[in-house]
Amino acid sequence: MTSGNPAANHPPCEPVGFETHDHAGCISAAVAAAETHCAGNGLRFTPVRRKALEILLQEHRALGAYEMLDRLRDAGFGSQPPVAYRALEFLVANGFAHKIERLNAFIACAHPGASHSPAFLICTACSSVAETQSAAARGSLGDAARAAGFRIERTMVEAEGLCPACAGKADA
Amino acid sequence: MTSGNPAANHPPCEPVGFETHDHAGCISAAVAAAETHCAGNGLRFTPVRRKALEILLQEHRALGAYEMLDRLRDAGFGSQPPVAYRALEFLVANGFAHKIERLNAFIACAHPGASHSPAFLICTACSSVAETQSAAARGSLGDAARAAGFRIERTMVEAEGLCPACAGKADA
DNA sequence: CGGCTCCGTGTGATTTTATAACGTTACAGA
DNA sequence: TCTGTAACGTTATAAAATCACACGGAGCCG
Repeated sequence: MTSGNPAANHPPCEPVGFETHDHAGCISAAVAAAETHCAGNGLRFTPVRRKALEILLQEHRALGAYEMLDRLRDAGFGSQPPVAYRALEFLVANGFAHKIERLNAFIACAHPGASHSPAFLICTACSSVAETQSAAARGSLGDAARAAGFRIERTMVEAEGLCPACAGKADA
Repeated sequence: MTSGNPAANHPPCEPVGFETHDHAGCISAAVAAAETHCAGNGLRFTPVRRKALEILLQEHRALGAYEMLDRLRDAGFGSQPPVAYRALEFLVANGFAHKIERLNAFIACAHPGASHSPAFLICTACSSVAETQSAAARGSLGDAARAAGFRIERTMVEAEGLCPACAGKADA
């Protein structure tokens, strides 16, 4: 019910990690994928929502809701917090973005359309965030939950540490 | 450097899950363990900190910082936010409590002194929280991090879903 | 077309969560 | 005892999130 098979063709940027990649292509492909997904699922990919997604992709980092709001205002949209929160809520609800709880911030999804049990690597030095996969709910966590009679619906995994660049500096 | 082997003897309450258990014993044992740990590590287990821990244990649920503040004020301590935040920061830093990022709330550690890669099961219906273990960093997440050159220092795992009680109601 | 409803948007106001800054007190070690 | 540091209490402020309400456009039905 939630998705037919919309954005299964995902952008040509390298999916995981801290490497650089083809940014312009990454953005336009992700936006197109979102558009297709919305069209196919009766969702309205409105200007604010599109712009919010573009901003997240453009920045390519975790953005606070108020940073998002600033940028949306600059782009001519409303200037009150709900504008940003609503757009972000839509993006998160539909898998185009994720919320990083630890940072109270949002980041574009790096694997749009993919199966999705995302995990995040957060650098404590430079605040960069990388998205990766984690089968948390299928490992020991799933076992523990089952043993406790708990029915897992969603799992959040966020690891803090040092990204390659910052780890290098720290060692030097 | 961080711990000799202080609170390795942990309280006689059942460690995981949503079952009931011996509460009074649980509390006094956990407080005693914290006291021992602090004494052995040059940490000051001051009245506010002790009271904050007692409150968390007493409530046996995730408590917001301002709820904690209310109770500390009732107990005769300061009445401004930093009072609660500082006590909670101490408890978290020393492993006596954990922050549930998803709820912006704090809960007493259910395995004081144990090895500690905690994970949490959060009921979306009743907001109860259970602590369990997760070897997240040693599974696929660890592999991905290593591949990316990321050095994990801490991992946060929080699963949302339905606790046994609420799942039962939902099915009925 | 006209009227209806739903959903999304814009705005003002407020609530909730968290930190900054500063003076005072209490404690441990020289 | 003296001295440095850590903890505490307070005022003030910042940051994050939500509430409530009005307006307007898209789709639907007659």
